[in-house]
Amino acid sequence: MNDLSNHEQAIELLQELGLKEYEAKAFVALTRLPTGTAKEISEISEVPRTRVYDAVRVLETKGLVEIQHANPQRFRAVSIDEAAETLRREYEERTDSLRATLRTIEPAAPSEETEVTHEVWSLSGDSAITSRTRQLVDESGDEVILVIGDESAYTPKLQERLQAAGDRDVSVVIGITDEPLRERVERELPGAKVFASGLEWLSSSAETGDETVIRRLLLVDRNTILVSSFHEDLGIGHDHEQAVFGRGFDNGLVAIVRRLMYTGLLSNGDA
Amino acid sequence: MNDLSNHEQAIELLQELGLKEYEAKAFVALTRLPTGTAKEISEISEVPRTRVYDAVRVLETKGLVEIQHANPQRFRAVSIDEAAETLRREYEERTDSLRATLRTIEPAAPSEETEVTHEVWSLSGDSAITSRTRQLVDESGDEVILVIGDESAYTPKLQERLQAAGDRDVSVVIGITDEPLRERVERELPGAKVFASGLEWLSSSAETGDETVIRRLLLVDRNTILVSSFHEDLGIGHDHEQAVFGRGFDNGLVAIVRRLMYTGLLSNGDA
DNA sequence: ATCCGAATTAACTCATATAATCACAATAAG
DNA sequence: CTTATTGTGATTATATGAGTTAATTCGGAT
Repeated sequence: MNDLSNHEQAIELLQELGLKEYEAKAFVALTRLPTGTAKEISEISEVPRTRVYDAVRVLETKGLVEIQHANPQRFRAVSIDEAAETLRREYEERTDSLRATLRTIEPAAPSEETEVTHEVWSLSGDSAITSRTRQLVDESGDEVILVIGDESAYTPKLQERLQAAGDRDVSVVIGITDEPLRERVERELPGAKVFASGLEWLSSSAETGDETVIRRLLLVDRNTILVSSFHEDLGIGHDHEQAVFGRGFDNGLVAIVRRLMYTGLLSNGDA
Repeated sequence: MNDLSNHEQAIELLQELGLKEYEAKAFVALTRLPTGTAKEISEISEVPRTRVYDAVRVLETKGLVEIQHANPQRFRAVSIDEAAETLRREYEERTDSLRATLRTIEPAAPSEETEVTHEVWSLSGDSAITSRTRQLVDESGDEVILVIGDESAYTPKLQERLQAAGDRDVSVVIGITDEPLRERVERELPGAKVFASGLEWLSSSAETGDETVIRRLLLVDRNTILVSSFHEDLGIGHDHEQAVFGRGFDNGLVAIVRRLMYTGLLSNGDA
């Protein structure tokens, strides 16, 4: 169940990379052979022999397979690194084009003004959330309060932004329960106040069977918050990370978080 | 037909990057608005209003859109760079996993020996062909004859490999019709013989309406050849590049190329 | 030359996924 | 309370891909 599941995994990956099922299966089969005929491929993959030809021809046009026109035809997969590199480049080119193309059309149709003091947005994915976090820190005017619930959320880039905020006289306050991380942050961000107590409510309450981990909690200028969390289910990867990001002093969500944050601070003897 | 075709281009790109039609259209629409409701999106894209919700929800889980849960719901696209970066990373991770996974399964089923003296393989795509070219140069034992039909085929890496071949006493002969390129190669590869005449047959014969351009022509040890060509159709990009690669001294194809190459050489007073 | 079997191509059927439409429930505004 | 708008769910149609079968080609043996 191990080697097999690796095959399946490879096949799935290839499909996610845009190949059809037969193409993916045929490619994996070819990867296991120095060279193969349609028959051989059909035998070790689950591709009907008569369809191996289509599949392989497509693979050839994608630069993943070479074809020997003989009788019977023989096929050969390019090396693993070559294949991966070919696919990677293909997508890199696409994302680059996308960037360029989107830039040319950004101008939008005008719509009425939407003056909102109360905003609550939800977003997901580590990347999007990290990016929004940075932006909020950069925009801060006089105070940033950040609770870091997971070591991986404290990146060098974030440290840099926090440092910069501190340098322009924004008060930076950081809450961390994890002891070793706390010490590290204290060392790396001398200008910031780091506190630990008063955050008991943060830890995932095992009593309630709650597997949700709060990863970051940010309050900027008492006005804007960002809360992100993920479930402790599937292994590593903060892909599943979900976040809510809200604006407006009188926003209920913001008010609650403000309360919690200041409670934590107070119990620490600060604020 | 310009701005419109840009939209369409962006939509197509997004679909190639794995989004569904509605998702792609909705995203492009959102890109043009600072913020948008389902109705607005539906109006400027061609997505039925009732389907905007699904599409946007998917986009949100992919980290491309943020959702404001209000009434009416408002949606906002992340910045262009963020979107492109998010997608790029996604595919990078996949190609990396693929590489790793394929490595674990390479061991193949044993098949009978296939000792072939006559091989002819076809392959396509600049990347695959470039890679095979390098490999052949690296494997050369005593002679490399290379005709470069297009400046872009002469890369620093190739130069390096040719240099290395020369250093291990392989005779390196290079044919180039393009005058400026010829001089450059002579300068950069002092150990190689560079010739120009006798290659008239190479130029695409406009008489026959033949738009095919020979990009590279390689003969290694009088035994192995590689011929690559592309059509002068769609703008730039050697994506369409097609190649044939053959082995075996008595291989007909190899023989023909050998004849051509030596003719070129002879008329130059060498060989 | 003719026949036979394997190799290859092409065509068709079926299942699934996605696009497109519709009907209805929830909500807010008048 | 009424009505227009927003959002959800179910339904139909269409396109795409998987799976199958038949027809063609090709090489070798009779």
